[in-house]
Amino acid sequence: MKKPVGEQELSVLRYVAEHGPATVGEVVERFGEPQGLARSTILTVMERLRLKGYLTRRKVDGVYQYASPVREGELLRDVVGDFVQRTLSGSLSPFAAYLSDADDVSDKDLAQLQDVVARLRSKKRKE
Amino acid sequence: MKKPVGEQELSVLRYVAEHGPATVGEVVERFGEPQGLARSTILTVMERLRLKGYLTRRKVDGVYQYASPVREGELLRDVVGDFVQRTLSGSLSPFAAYLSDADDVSDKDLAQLQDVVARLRSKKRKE
DNA sequence: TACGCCTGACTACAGCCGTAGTCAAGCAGG
DNA sequence: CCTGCTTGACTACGGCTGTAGTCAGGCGTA
Repeated sequence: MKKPVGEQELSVLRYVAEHGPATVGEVVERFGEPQGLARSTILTVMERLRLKGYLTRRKVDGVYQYASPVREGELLRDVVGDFVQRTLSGSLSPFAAYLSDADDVSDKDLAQLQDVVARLRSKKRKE
Repeated sequence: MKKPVGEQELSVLRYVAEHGPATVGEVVERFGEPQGLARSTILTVMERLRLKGYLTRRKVDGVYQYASPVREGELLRDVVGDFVQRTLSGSLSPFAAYLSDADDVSDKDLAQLQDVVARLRSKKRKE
């Protein structure tokens, strides 16, 4: 996650990372058009993502298949890491403050957080 | 946190939120110059923040005192909320994934997280 | 072969952000 | 009164992002 990625760019990148290799046409049809985006817009965005190194492509049957080298999970993890570093200067307390006030944390997310906190804690103890 | 705030803008906003009401001159001296930023840059940024509603100002002794209506803590909390909503579509699992791989979580942050998770959990039970 | 559609490259343009110069007004000191 | 420093308003400009139009080439079908 070196070069910055815009918000819309990230949406497209997420879509491609999630829905396997896809042609521009497919992304347009299943992602762009539902959002009212022109084909050329998707094309431009995907090319920019490729130039930034977030997408690769391969010609298959005369058409390019675009793919993300990383899966969506890793992608988002990196995005979060970036955000924490750049925006929060590495501090997690704003995140804790947010959670503290959030009233719509799903059970699943909460369980996941609890789990990861517990794991970090036990790892800490070992060191 | 309606209008978008750039990264540098946020730094300045944080500075002002943290270091009480301040004049442009003060911010330049104590924040801008250390970063090699020109006075006019700070001035422009602060004015933009004011236009976006993130700073207010009041003329005191012929000079404007700029202040943030919210404290830094709330500010960052809102920034996180915005990020979670806009970028992660409200899902927290990327955060969990990030935490899971982070190897530099401070004891303090970890304790804070554990605390907030525990609190959310008990709140959940009551509902 | 000619027409039309899909695909991709190139070009464009407005808005936002980072950065800064310039200009004018006010105040303080010589 | 003139000069210089501080302050604030305005202007500028390049880069990134969101959005899209246009053009040209390939392929299929009438």
